[in-house]
This record gives sequence, structure tokens and C-alpha cells, in this order.
Amino acid sequence: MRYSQLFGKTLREAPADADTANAKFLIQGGFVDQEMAGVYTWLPLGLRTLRKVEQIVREEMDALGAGELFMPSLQPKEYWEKTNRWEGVDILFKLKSQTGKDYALGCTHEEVVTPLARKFAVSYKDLPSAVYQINTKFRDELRAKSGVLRGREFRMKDMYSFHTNQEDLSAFYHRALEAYKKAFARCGLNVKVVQASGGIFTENVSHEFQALTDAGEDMLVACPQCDFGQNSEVATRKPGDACPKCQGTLAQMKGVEVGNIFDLGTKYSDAFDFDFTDEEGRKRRVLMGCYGIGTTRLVGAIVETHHDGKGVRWPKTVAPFAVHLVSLAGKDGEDILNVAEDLHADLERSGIEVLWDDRDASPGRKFADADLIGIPLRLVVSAKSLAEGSVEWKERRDADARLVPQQDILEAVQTFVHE
RNA sequence: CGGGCCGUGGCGCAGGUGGUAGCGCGCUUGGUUUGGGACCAAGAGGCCGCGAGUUCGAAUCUCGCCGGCCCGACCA
Repeated sequence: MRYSQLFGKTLREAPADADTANAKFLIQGGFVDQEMAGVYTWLPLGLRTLRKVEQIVREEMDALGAGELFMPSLQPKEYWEKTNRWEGVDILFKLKSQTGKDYALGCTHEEVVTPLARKFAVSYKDLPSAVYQINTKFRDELRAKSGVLRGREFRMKDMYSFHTNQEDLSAFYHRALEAYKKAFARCGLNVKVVQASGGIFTENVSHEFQALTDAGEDMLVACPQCDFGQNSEVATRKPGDACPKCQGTLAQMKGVEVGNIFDLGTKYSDAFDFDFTDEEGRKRRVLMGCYGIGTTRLVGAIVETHHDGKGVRWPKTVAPFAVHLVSLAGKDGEDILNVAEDLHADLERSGIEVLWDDRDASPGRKFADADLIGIPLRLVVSAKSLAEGSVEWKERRDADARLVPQQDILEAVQTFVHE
């Protein structure tokens, strides 16, 4: 795609009040635009990355055998009263129709999915089962903060599983935990899996997936040498204690919670009288688990952990484009433009996502924007490279560039993209 | 929600002892440029967050409200 056709643009200066890397670079780079506190528009560039992140999450959920569906955000008050969360949950947005009927804007979907599953999972033959969706959530946070890390409206993948017994639920819970680790790893994120409290969801223990970064708001007691960690809220160990799993010494760390999984037990199936008929024809209560990943927050966490002073450094798996093609055409640069146009067409024909900066702008500006946007591979076509019969190759993670012969460039890019 | 800082063209800012607006970036047009945010010239663009009040006169002073950011509390 040509940069000149991309809706949105980079800003010379970052917003003055952006104090986290994700707020600064996502806004400055033209990935998102802030509408109000905690509410953002995802511009075409940002949406491309968001979709890649969500596709990775989707693939991992599909691999678990969960079915994707799409539930409403507009939810009836009656469901929330059944779980005592209409009055009990402060972050729930409530609104009234013109006829005076009350609705909730979904901050989570147990209240919708439980009565839904009750209609279809009536027999032990229907269980276990799991469903998930990627949907917008609304939460009336007292304070939105840190760019897209804590919003009032945000995207989230939420999965719900239904089981006939605890062993089955626990087995699925641990499969989900592994799937989560895999999804985060594919997004280029190192996460620590820590024990946490159940919050408004459950009294049972739960696990959080924490991306370590100072922009995070969660305090952890964790081991720098192995995967042991606890959320400080429920920690039984202190910084300085010996790690129970290895020789390490526990330290205090900050993290962003990018995922959270809960063993819900019968909390919601009790509220909705969700029973199944077992092999002997008896009614028994269904056990549930729920599993969340904040996908917009996940994009923010990736920026927090993948940037330098100049901008973002997207992992290949989630970059909005694979290649940032820069043409430095100058005044008499017809031949340069032609080469760039051909290369652009060749790359697109090969299924490689390429952003071609075709603007009549100075080299410095194009390079600065390329660094800011953070696409993993930058290719430059210029008088200099053309004189060598080459294209300049520079990876965002590297300081130096090199030349690749023109006839080899397509294959080199394909190798780079798929490695 | 408590505390702090702040609202002036799209973005970043100055002006503040009252006399109804200015700079940089960006944008438009013309020309010169082209390897790390080029230069010259000419332009467009603002109910100075909103509302009351004081005053002959308010971006500027007073009060109220709204909005944004940060700390705290709260929170998946």
C-alpha cells in the first residue's frame, strides 16, 4: 500500500501529556487517536496490528477446540440482577432506554454466556464445551490511564468453558494456560504467569499473565531466574525471600496484566440454575471457567516492551506491514520511482504486506517516520542503491544497513518474512 | 471519587500587571532542493474549553461547570 493513501499520519511532536511509550508512539505514529479519556479510535495502521494480535489469539483458542461466537454488548438488567452484579459492580455502565428499560453495557459476558450455554448444553453429551469471542468491553473505571493500557472501552477476547466435573475443568484450565503462554509468545511478549485473586469473578484462585514493564500498574513478587511469581495482592512471599522453585531471590517487579484465567466453579451456574443431565439421568450443576485477554491492552504492552527512543519496534508477527519501502527519488528520479513501483508491485504479488512511502518528502523525514512506525524491515531505493544495482536493506532492530542485489531482493524478503 | 498540574488554529507552545491574538510544526500555491524531520516567497486556518459576573472594554480578573493528564483510592 502507498503511504500517500494511508488514512492518518505521523505527528512531528508527540502529545505532551503522553507519559507512557504506548500512548506516545501509538498516537505519534498514527496508530490510534484519542477520543476521550480511555477511549480510542484505532486508525488503519493501528487496526492492522490489532487484527494480527487478535488473529493469533483466535488461532490459539480455535486450537483448544473453542467455538467463536459474538455476544451482545447491550445486556438486560435482569441477568445482572441474578448474579447480584447490577448493584455490586461499580464499573458497570448502565443505561436507560426511552421507555425506561434498564440495560448494562457489557464489562464481561458471564451474564450472557451462562443462560446461553444453558439452552444448548443440557446433557453430559454436550459437555465439555467452550466458546469465545473478541468483542468490545465497557468499564466505568474511575481513572483511565496509560494510553491503551487502561481504557473505559476496549477490545477483549473472552472464553468460557463448561464441564461436568472438577478434573475436567482443571485439565482444560491448564490447557488454556498453555495456550495463553503460546499466544503471548507468538506476539513477541514475555509474560510471567502469576497467582492472583479472583476479583469480582470468583473466590477461587486464578492466574494472571503479566508482561513485565514499568508502565504496568500491578506489583509482583517474582523470581528473575524462573517463572515463579505472585501478584503482590495475594503474595505469600516477599521480595528478598528465596524462590520456592529455584535458587533465585525474589524481587519486586511491575507488570501489565494482559491475560487472566479463572476457575469459576459453580458461581455463575448457580446463579442461573445451569444443570446438565448425567449418565444416570440425574441433574447436576455445571462447572465453569473463564479466560480473558485484553487485545487492545496487549498491543499497548507490546509497544511498552518493544520500542527505542525513535519509535516502535514491532515483532514481525504483529507488525502492521512486513516491509517499509522508501523511495528517495529526488528531482530527476523517474528511474528510482519506477524501480520502487515495480518492487512494490512484486512484493504485493508475492503476498508480502508492504507500505511504500511514495511521498515527495525529504529522506530525513521518511527515515524518521519509518523508525517511528517500526515496521521490521526497511528497504530503500535511491540513486545510491541503484548505482550498485541494489536495494538497501535495514532491519528496525539493527543499527546498520546493507545492500542486496536487486535480482535477489524478492527472495531475501520472503525468507526474512517467513523465518 | 480525594489531591496536584493543565485547557489559546490539526499538533507543540508563548501571551496573562485588562485595550478582542502570536510563534514553531503541519497544511495550500509557486520556485529551488533530496541519505536522517531542507530552503525562499505568498497564503489559508482560532467565540483563547463552556456559562455567568466585574468593567466602557475580558484570552487575561472573579465564581460555577465541563474536559485532559499525573498521584492515590478503585479496578479484569
